Amino acid sequence: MAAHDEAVPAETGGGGREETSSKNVDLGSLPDFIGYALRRAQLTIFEDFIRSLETVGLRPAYFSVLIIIDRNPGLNQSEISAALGIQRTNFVNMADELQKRNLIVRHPSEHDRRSYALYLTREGKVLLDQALELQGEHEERLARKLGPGGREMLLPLLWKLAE
Amino acid sequence: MAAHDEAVPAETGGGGREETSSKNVDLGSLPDFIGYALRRAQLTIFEDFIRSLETVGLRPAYFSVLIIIDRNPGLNQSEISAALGIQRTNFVNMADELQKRNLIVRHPSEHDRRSYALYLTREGKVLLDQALELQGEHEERLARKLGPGGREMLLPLLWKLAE
DNA sequence: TCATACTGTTATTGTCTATAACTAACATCT
DNA sequence: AGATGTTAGTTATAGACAATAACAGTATGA
Repeated sequence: MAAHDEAVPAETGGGGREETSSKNVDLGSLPDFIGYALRRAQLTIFEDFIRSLETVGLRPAYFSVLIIIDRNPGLNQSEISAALGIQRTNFVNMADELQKRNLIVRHPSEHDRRSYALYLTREGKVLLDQALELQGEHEERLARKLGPGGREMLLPLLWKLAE
Repeated sequence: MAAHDEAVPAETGGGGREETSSKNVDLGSLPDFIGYALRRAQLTIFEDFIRSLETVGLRPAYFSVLIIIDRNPGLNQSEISAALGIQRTNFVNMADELQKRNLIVRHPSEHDRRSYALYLTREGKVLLDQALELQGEHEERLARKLGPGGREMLLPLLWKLAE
């Protein structure tokens, strides 16, 4: 109750790395389930991706948004979010943030006064190019993990699953 | 509102074709990125999985927890969450819910008065078996999507990525 | 015994996703 | 033109899920 100050044992610097399943747990048929393997792979990959792009401060979703705007300048928010499978209501915040960081601009559309045409700023274009460079290294790291021909085998299979 | 910065459409090398009312959005190199393909595939699959198992009311994480407990009766919460890559602090709620639904029980451990040994109830075992049946149909649906030999090719690649 | 580490727990925060409802602006159809 | 319906952007809200800090009780090894 009378809480004294904390001792802060924390994570300690030395010693044991965290091995996967050091306890010999039987995962049953879990490793044979595509969904489970996919989820575990995605977690690992996103972790690496986020670390790889943390110098530019772009998380996966924001990175993909910049790519779309770069390749399709002038799209409105609904079109962008539809292309990425994001809900347009959830895209508002992302656009706000990207605009606050001066990476994109919302121009009033010429044909439709309801909508904005989104463009990269010069700053956004520069940052995207840096991000693409880092993503390239990330991608190569993954390809190395997969072994020769692995990536070329994997991608079509994933897109079949994604429909 | 209005932009206070230069717009810089930044036309990239690809043809900036603008068709009114067409959804022909250029995804750029996005489809070649493993992380993006993985994310999209995972979203589609999880959607199908959740729908497939909604009659038993199990979401992916809870399903995997039941499998682990079934194959490893008596594990404590830390061991289970470690095996699944879940943080033990976030596992508390899941165990609470599963217990509230009478699918698992927390028995006080014999060797360690701090921890519980988790077991499936009979009800939990029955529900898990139903879930496994539904998961089987789900899995076969995915395998059909992947074509002959696709699943056998995909799984090892995913586990290489997951480390 | 005592410092240290571990188990389960609560509380909090942040990210991401999903739904409902609202406004302004279009579009259509008679 | 007027009624009606639809779309774009937005807000508010809720839920699932993950990450961090802190703490009490217990275990353990020097």
